[in-house]
Amino acid sequence: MEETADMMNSNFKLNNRDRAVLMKTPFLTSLTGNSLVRMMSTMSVISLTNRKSIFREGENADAFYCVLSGYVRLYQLNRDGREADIRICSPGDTFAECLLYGGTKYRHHAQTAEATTLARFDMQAVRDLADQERDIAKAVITSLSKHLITTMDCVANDRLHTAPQRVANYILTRCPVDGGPASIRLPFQKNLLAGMLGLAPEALSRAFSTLRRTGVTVRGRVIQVGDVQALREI
Amino acid sequence: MEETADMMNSNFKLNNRDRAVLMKTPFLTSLTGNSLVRMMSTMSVISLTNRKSIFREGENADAFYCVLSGYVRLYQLNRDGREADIRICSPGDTFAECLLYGGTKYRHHAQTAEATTLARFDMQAVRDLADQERDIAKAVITSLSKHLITTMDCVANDRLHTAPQRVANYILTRCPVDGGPASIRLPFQKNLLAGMLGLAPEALSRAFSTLRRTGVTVRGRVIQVGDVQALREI
DNA sequence: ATCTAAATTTGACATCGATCAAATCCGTGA
DNA sequence: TCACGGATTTGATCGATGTCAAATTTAGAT
Repeated sequence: MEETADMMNSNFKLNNRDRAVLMKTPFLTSLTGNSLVRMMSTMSVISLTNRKSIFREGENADAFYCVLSGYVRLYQLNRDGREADIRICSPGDTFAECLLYGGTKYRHHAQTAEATTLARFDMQAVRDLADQERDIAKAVITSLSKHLITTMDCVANDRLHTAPQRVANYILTRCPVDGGPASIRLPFQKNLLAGMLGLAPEALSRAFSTLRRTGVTVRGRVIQVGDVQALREI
Repeated sequence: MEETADMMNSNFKLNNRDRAVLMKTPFLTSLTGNSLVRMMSTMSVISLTNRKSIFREGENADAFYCVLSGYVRLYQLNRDGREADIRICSPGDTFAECLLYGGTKYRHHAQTAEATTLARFDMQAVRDLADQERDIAKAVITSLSKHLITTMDCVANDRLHTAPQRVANYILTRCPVDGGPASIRLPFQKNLLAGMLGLAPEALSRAFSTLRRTGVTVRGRVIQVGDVQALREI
């Protein structure tokens, strides 16, 4: 059995960190005993290098995924062929699970945005399980609920806030709650952050430089905040 | 027992149209027998006049709703106190159901945008039912899935299309599929359509006048399309 | 049919963010 | 440590949309 460096499909090579993320997934975290075993048996683990397609818009949806490590970009093409990110999935995020009961075709393109490990769940197998096992149905509900809430937040964020406000919000979600200075490190390229916030990369860059006036310093992936409280006022 | 004209709360006065909408709700459409009865018993019907608050951001979420007739506006306030619509709910739409398993507080304001009849479901009662009855859990899943998909479409639409394109898309979803001329009537004020599409009312108006070049004529709530096919090319 | 208030449109701006190109920075591998 | 290539920033510009005010239209009530 031969595997390329680009794609490995195995249930065995799960490192500890990936395993921990997997077990905290809404799909697995509340399961025990038999349900957990059955759910795990519908799953396989996939590792991909950067910029590999996971699925394409319009394809038959026969699996959904959880990100264990790395990042996944969900995007669509506009009329001119330009890509617009709909969602950036981080470790712990699930995507395409809404097609369990919502449709049969993928609705956008999915591609890795880094070397990425995914848990792949067979759509039909999980459908069958959810029909049988109460706690699995509940896990599906919890996952969908959380996903829906973050997606509605995304709409609200897009419609309500300017670019600097969105960036400030993002920084604040990663900062200690008290008011003083803080320093955080982006876990990914600015490219991806731009996609999360619905901005072009240049707009993100300009938003950062607007925030300099509010005491935000950016060097590479490191963001220093002079006064967390001041950032809230933006 | 006295009722004001502004709010009537009763299970009895459901006209035929409202009843038909109610039974097609994802929450009820797939239920039969005992499940249907139990679900109905957690429900009450509420009628409100225009511009009445249903709930406010931050309040305790003890119910979710289905729109039977009329429209509901979900919105948030930005820092300047300006309202931005997050979602416009039409007859058949459910809102706040993501809080069944996703949180305990309402995340935005909800207010009627017309005289409106709602089905009100007690949150805790439905939670208990979903834990007991398989088909109710499934109904919840279906509802959440569909809602999640439309919300992701909303993000995509916002990020991918210009104002005239969004308006064209909206018109096309209400037009016969073949290519010729067509005429539709908006079921609500343009105000609401603007909110659905994430536009200021003035921007909607300008989008319509842009579409005049493509053979779209607007008089009041009536929209005439010269060539449906041409509209797709926008 | 007429009147009135509300909704919509239009005009004039101001702003924001996208786009393209060029310069610079950063991280990685040798 | 150095050099390279990709990522990011910056500059210049443009187009799209929000905003406010005024004109006009529409819908509902009398």
